[in-house]
Amino acid sequence: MKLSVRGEYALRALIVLGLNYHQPVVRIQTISQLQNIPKRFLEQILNDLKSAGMLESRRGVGGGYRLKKPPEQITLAEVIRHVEGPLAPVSCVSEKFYECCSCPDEQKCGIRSVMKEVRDAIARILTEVTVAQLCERVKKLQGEHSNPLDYII
Amino acid sequence: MKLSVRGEYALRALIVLGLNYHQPVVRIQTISQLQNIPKRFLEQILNDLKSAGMLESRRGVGGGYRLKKPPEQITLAEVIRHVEGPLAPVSCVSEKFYECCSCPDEQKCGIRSVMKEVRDAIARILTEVTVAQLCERVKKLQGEHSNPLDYII
DNA sequence: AAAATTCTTTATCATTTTGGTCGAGTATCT
DNA sequence: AGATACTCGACCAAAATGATAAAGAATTTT
Repeated sequence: MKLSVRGEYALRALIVLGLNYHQPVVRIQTISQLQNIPKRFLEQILNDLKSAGMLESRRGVGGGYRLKKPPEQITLAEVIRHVEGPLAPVSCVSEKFYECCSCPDEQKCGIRSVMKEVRDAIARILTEVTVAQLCERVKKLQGEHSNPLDYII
Repeated sequence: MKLSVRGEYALRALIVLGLNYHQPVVRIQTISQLQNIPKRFLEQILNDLKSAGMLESRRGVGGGYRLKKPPEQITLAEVIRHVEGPLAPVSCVSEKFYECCSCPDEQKCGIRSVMKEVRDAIARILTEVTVAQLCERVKKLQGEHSNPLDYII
């Protein structure tokens, strides 16, 4: 029932980009340093998010990444679905990545009915929380004292 | 966010054992056939559940497995925790398998706060559903017609 | 135009996890 | 004794995970 570090890195990167949505762009290296993510690995992830339409980028001096949509319009569910796949614990109850399973009869499967509830609970939370809200939580948790994530080094 | 087949097999086996709780024991082979699980693989899983104190067994002719506790007292959460590990999507919000993560400051981590909600939602469902309830769901879903899982072949 | 910067693309790779098989052994019943 | 059925440990192939690397393409600065 785990999120891989890849998914976690994606979310952490989006927090930085969300907090800096007023900036033109943020460089990979900046995100890498702020969030302590291997740069080369982060490149892949950001590129992946770009191909999903969540980010846009500019090359060369003064280049970097930024959110393509406002942070209010990016849900954690869509991020996680894109980098990790189904939210559901078993794909026979997945809405977006349905696959039938090996059980004798899916319609009569007790596990399926429980896992459907689990999936719905997960999906409910993750589709309601946006990158903007995640950023708000970060700001609130960081309170009054210096907010290193809010400034480009 | 996936349950591995190992976890699913464990639950499917427990359903068979729950439905046959009135029987002295059920053989591995029977479970294997009913649930279409590779026998040798199932051996490992059942042994694992036994070492967790959920099952007991008898060897030799007339041997097999049975639930050690009544099905009402076995929650899906404990089963999944034992065969899969933490219910939480990230282990820094796990109650039973806590591990600190690589983020700069855990107390100020926005992801953590969301994932805690997800964990709680998952845990709430899985600790409330018991093997007995899972069996009830199966019986209900199977309705009036022949109930192959209820009888040892 | 050249140089520096920064993203892009594709390949590669070590390690771990997953899903499973196998064989020899031990307990139990007939 | 023989058949049955769980037990224990080793082993294995394939896939996923978590990266690293190199060559390239675009953009800005000098």
